[in-house]
Amino acid sequence: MNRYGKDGGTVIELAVPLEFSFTECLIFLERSDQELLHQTRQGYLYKLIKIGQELVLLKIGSTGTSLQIEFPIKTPSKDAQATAIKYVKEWFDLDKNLRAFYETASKDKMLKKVAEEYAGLRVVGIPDLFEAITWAIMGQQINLKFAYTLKQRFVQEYGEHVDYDGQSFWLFPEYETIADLSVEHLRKLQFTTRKAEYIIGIAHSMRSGSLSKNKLIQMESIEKIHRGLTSLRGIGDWTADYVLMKCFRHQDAFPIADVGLHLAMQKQLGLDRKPAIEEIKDRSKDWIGWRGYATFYLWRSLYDESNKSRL
DNA sequence: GGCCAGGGCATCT
DNA sequence: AGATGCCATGGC
Repeated sequence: MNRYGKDGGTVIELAVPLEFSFTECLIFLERSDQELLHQTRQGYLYKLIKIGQELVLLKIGSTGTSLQIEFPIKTPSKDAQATAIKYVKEWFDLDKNLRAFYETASKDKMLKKVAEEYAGLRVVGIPDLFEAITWAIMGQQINLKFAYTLKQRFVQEYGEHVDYDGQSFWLFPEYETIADLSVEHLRKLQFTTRKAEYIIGIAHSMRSGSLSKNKLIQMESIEKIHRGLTSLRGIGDWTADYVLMKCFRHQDAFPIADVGLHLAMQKQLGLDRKPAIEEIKDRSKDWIGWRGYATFYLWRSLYDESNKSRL
């Protein structure tokens, strides 16, 4: 449903499911002050996306029962508006019914508390495959703070941006751009040689067409997508599961070796050390079907406003 | 200064 | 298949 805002710009109302909290999603999105790919201001979320060749700035607000999408710079065509709506739905996983997850969580010792505390939180996605894979590779085996530093440099060096109302809004670099780089270019940004090789290699695979989101989506099972991803250099089980969760919206994706998951379980269970893989397998048996959501909620339990600065 | 961080790979059994 | 060693780089 469209109407016109005070300034004459188009406002799109987007109905949201019952189990959705824009506020909770915003808290997640505000977890790093180094983030360039979206911004929040006065309860509104701003994000630049590319639709065809057009750069479109989205301003997203919430009434509680619906989301309102505006286009501060320029209202795009009807087709582009539809694409933007699709993007927002995918970003916040709005087509998913979380009732079964909350049902599962309510009966689970570890999940009960976090599910209640962060009710309405959804797995905030990364719809772009190149971004999802590259961001995961950047985050391999380093602390998140430094991962964000790498991303910040990468985006500022190779991404497009537009300036509006005193702020800059950035796009994640495109694989076409990165495919032309050599390892030395990324080494300058403090990427390790290995990560530089992985990321440029992924960009090559995407430019050649051998790797694409469409190709993977069309595979007949999650397991095949997983194998398709891990067949690429630089993508192991953890990265594949992360990408399945954030890009392919697989609600059961389970990066079981994830250090953040281990820390969160340690915290929730009050253990004096991180749980072993076998213990994690055992304790997560009842989550099957929703292990991706369980993981995301547990990750959420690791940070809050007070410790944002020392992520 | 040492341990750790949202792992992956090569190379063994 | 599963275990082990190695790789890099900054945070704290």
